[in-house]
Order: sequence, then structure tokens, then C-alpha cells
Amino acid sequence: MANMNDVTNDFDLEQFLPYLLNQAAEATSHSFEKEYRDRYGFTRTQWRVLANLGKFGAMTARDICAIGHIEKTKVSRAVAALETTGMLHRSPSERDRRAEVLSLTEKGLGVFAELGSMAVSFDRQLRDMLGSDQAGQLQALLRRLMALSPSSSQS
Amino acid sequence: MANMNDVTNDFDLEQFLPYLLNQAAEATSHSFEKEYRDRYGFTRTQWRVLANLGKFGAMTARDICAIGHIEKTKVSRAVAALETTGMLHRSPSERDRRAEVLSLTEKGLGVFAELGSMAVSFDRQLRDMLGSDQAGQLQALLRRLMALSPSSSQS
DNA sequence: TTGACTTAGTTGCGTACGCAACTATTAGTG
DNA sequence: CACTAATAGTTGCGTACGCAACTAAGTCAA
Repeated sequence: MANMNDVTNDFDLEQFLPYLLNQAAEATSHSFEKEYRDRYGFTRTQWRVLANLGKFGAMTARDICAIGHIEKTKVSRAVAALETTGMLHRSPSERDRRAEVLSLTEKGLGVFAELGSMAVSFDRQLRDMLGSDQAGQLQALLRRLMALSPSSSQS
Repeated sequence: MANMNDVTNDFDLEQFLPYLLNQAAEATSHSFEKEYRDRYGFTRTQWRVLANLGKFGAMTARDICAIGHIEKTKVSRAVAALETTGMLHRSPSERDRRAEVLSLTEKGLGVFAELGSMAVSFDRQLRDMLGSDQAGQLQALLRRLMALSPSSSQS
């Protein structure tokens, strides 16, 4: 006498990891996004590109794609935008004339410093809410997940 | 004699939870997205709306917004699309003439069953890669994070 | 050197989205 | 009841994006 409707599989949205990850990502990113959007008119991708350059120093667009798992057209457009707002500077690579080495300008560094410190305190709040051990666990798990994933070229 | 450049705060992208969450969410969602996009031409939001209706049964758009933390215009458009492809059916609510009760059609239920079982096996793969205790931890942490978040109306 | 293949980066086109503004209905208050 | 505020849902407009196609430069081998 099983439920006739057992076509309905045992799928449970609330336990579906991609769904939970998405929700958590949206929820946390969304509030911080307001900061860079309102203050500097940045896109999420622009913020990421800036953050990568700020953290790791001058590098090529291709490197940003690889490190940040960001698709190249997204990076291309973000770089263009950051350049026109004077945040970064492109200089032709000498090793490869197809590539350009990107580096933050003084202005870009300043903005990175500001947003970076806001990010730090935002992150601290999150970690405080979670409790620092749990936050650490979460971080480790996310890292592991990334390491296991097929990596791919990402969205 | 601190580093003159200590405007450079201690921000570390690789430890920034919103960033890690985003990467993990993108990475995991991206591969599953291919399934519903290729097979049914669904948007991520369409898939989520269908999944919520499939899991929780008939409900109003507003409820979907609340449960799934999805913004209402997104839901509105997804519902419209799912209706034109015959996945769901709207009937006017008797309690509130502004609202409409949404329910999956036979076709919608069938599609939900198919995608649901694919989701189950996709999720199982993820959990196998992580190890089931770690997967469980991750799930619990994400839930907790969502519970703590200001919730808001979400993207 | 030349020709086939890969790679760095850009761009055109179509789509999903975010936000603000809108309509229609309901709730609340004197 | 009358009038204001809140709510369910839709839509117009501008933007960021995904994908495929493209240009230009590098690689590799015969």
C-alpha cells in the first residue's frame, strides 16, 4: 500500500547542497554588495577583479580568470570598466604581445584599502554570528569543495 | 617603523566567506544547471520555483518568495514562463483576489520527478566527494548561516 | 618558412535580472 | 463608511551576463 504517488522521489530541496550554497552565497554577498555598488558603482565582478589585483599584485587577465574562477568575458568587461574609472592601468606584456599586465593605480589601491577594510569587518561580523570555530569549519569545507570540484572555467 | 604601506589592510580574499560561498555555489550549481537548461530550457529561477512547488505543493507566488528567498519579480517571470510551457497552473485565490494559487500540472510533476531524481544523484555525488560527515556539517552550517542572516527579500 | 593549432582578449547578440513604478485588492483606523 | 497604508503581482527600463564568433599573437613541427 505505498503511496500511489511515489513517482515523487525523495528529493528534498532543503538538503540539496547547491541550493543551500546558493542561498547562503546570495544572502551574504548581497548585503556587502551594497557597499561597493553604492560607493563606487562597482559590479560584483569589478569588485572581485579589484580585490584580486589588490591582494596578489599586478597580473594578467588570464591569471585573474584562473585564480578567481571567473569567465574571461566577465573579466574583460570588468577590466575595461575599472580602467575607464581610473582604478587600474594596463601595460603591454613584453613576453607576450597578446597579453596585458594589469595593475591598480594609486586610486585603485586606495579604493581597495577602503573596501578591503570594510570587507574585513563584514567578514568578522559573519564569523562572530557563526562562532569562530564553526566559521573556520565552514571555510575549510568550502575550500575543500572547491578543490574537489571539476574547477572548470566558471561563470 | 611600521610598513609605510599599511593602508593595505589585512584583507584576505581567500578567507572572505561571501567570496568562498559564491565560488562554491557557482561551481556546484553550474554543472547541475546544464541539466535543466539543456533538457527543459529552464532558468535557475524556473527550476527553483518548480522545485518548491513540487516539494511543498500548491502555493502562492508570495509564499515561494518567502520560502525560497527569491525576489518577487524573479518569481513572477519564472511563473509566467512555467505557465506558458505548461508546467504549472494558476487559479485565483478565493481568500484574496490579488493572489493566485500556483500548482504543478501533470507535466510539471513529471518534470519535477525527473529533475528531482537527477538532483538527488547529483547531490549524492557531491556528498560522496566530501565525505558524509563533512557534507552533513556543511549543510548544518549553511542552514545556520541562513537562519542568522537578516533574511531580507533576497536576490 | 609555412601552415595548422592554441591561446589572450574583445565584441555582438540575446536573455535574465534589479530596481522603481504601477495596478488592483485588502487591511486598518478614525 | 471614508481614507490612508500595506500587500500581491506585473512591467518598463537599463545593465550584467553567457555564449559563440572573432582578431591578433604565439607555438610547434616538418
